[in-house]
Amino acid sequence: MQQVAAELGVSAKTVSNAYNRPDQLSPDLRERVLAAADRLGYPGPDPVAAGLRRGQVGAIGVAYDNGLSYAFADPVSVQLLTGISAVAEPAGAGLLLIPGSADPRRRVAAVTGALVDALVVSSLADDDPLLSAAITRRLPIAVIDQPSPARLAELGAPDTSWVGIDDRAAAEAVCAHLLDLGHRRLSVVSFGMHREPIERGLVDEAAQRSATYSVTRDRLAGYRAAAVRAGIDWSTVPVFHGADSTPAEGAAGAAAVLATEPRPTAVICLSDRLAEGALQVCADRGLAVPADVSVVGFDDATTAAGLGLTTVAQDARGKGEFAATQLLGATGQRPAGPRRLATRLVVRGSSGRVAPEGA
Amino acid sequence: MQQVAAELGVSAKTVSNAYNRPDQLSPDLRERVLAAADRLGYPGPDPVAAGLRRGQVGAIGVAYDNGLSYAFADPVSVQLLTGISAVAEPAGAGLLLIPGSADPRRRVAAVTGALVDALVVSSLADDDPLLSAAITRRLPIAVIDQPSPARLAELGAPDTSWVGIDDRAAAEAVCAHLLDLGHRRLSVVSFGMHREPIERGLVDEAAQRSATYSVTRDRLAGYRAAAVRAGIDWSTVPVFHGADSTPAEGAAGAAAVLATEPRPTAVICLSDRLAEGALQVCADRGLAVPADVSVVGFDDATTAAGLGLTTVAQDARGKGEFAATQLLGATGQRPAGPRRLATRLVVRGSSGRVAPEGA
DNA sequence: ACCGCCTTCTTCATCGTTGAAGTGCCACCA
DNA sequence: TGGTGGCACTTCAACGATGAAGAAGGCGGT
Repeated sequence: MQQVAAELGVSAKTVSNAYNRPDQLSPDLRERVLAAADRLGYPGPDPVAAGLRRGQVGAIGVAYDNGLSYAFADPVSVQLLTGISAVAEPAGAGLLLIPGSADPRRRVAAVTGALVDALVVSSLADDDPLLSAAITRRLPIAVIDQPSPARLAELGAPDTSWVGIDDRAAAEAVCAHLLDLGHRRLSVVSFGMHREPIERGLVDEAAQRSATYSVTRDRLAGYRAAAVRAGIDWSTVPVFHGADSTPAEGAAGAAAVLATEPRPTAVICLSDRLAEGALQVCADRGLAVPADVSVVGFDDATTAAGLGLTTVAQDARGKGEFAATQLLGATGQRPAGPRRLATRLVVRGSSGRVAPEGA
Repeated sequence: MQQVAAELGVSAKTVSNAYNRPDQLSPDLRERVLAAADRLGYPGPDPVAAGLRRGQVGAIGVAYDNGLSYAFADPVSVQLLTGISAVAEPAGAGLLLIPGSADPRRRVAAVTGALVDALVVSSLADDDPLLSAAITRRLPIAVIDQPSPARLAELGAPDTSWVGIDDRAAAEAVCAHLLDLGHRRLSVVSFGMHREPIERGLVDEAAQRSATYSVTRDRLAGYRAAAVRAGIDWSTVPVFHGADSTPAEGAAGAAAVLATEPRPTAVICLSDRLAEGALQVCADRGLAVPADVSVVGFDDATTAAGLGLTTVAQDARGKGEFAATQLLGATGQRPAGPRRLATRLVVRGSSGRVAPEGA
């Protein structure tokens, strides 16, 4: 820029104005500046330097518990991103997808070093260092789903808004639905309970309660509450715990719980992707759904209707929109209190009355 | 940072080192620096300033023809993003999704102002000012699909790599497949031909040839070449042109071409999403596929197998990976020449032999 | 003829950091 | 005792831009 200015014998500020404030200089001079820039191969004002000087960069960061590849594979997180971008894009804000990593230090470094004006963080475990790193940056933050508002309060993060759902109540509802249909032998297929990958397999109640992913913890608590209220001994309910929310894990989980005796008549999955795998396993083994086994999911992902899956609908896109709105409107405003979006039980063909002979 | 340094009576550089070069100072002092930072509420080195000084920011920009919401809705572009992130993420690079806009000036401004080290641009029309804006920035650029290498050469962009497929050959192949099945009355449902939205409807050959989206142009040319070679008068083939690649446009297009007389026995769609809409229209009208009408798509999107759609498989993820690899490895290297990935005709149930009575 | 005002451009300081090169000190070895 | 080397830290000078405030010149009003 200095060079362009020198070439024409004008000040650097004038060159700057030629790009950013066309009304601040004569059209003629502006033309000459632009021509000189072109001639000298000046690529225009450097956005990084401008960002430094202006104190903002026009981008929102998105930090996700899992890696980016996972984020794109899961329809629900794609909806989240859709919601965020639906708000950010018209405002002219970019979306910086922050790279994940198995190594916590790299995760933290990525958040610490991201050139953004605000952060959306989504689905973190209670003890994820990524969150404290985000808070340390003193940027506006919007949390989606996890960690819970309670945990945020503990960390004392003032500029933080939160949006999610009442996972526990929603889980209770879907479990109550199965109980209404006469199911007594339940089983659960869960996704991750902790950041650190753990041996997959069946887990007892103590482990369930100690999950550091609050969504996992709350949903399990919801299923349990409904079951216990119906007089079911929860310790007899096999709860499988997989690494993440993929059809593959769902299949593994369904295989595990269906192998227990007496065989469960219902498989409750913590997500539709898990349920997808569970349905596959049922199909593979010749178990009729819902005649032999009912399967329910969670999320009402785009795939759920096609699978005929009974599930809990939640507005993932709405979460993203809310989070982004908080951050973009946030200039100076106090963040609103925790916002819980509505959920709705969606009954489809994958859940049915328990077979009479089975009772 | 100055403040933290002053507080401890050390130099600013030492504070910087405490964060970035722990080996450059005694652990003891480092602790004290970090403690003082915490005490004073210093959020750590500002990534923007560091980016300015270092000359790089650790992010790749992604500019897409359509808006972000569209990018997330289309399975093919999600695969593209998956591919890019599969390479960028392990390298610790973020992905900045650059906001689109109907207003070309805003689109250009978004690209000009993006804080990135390199750019992936995808699916732009030949005359999109966004591309020249990107080139002006003199960053490494990787183009996916459009504009064509020929157009890039015209624009004289040296640091530009390109990846795509041979759209024309692939289109010929799928059309030849239909001709082999005995189809003589073809029809085509296309997505956008120009940046500016145009009246949807049937378009003649001159319009087809003048499409400024090279992918559209090439695919149409491919279908046409195969048809003409088989002795079909292309002017009798209804070619519908919609705004974008959505099931809704596909449905509108299929409705339009199926209303022409004599009714086509085959609907060639330029994408699987269009084909999805076309299949829906057939179902709605009681037309059996493929007995009454054959429908073919393009892309082999994740949805194609479920729909039983005959289509052209292309490796969208591979395109993303290639583009990202070029940019990350690119430090100093000449970009490789244009890279065309392989395609493959995938025959499924949606295409079949033309009904004997119809001939 | 003088004043004030607008337009157009300039000056100055500053955003917050980090590479490169430099200083001072101590230890170790011959 | 002098030389060599390494550690721990400092100094200096950018990186490239822009907000705020200021200075020339022209112009209309009284």
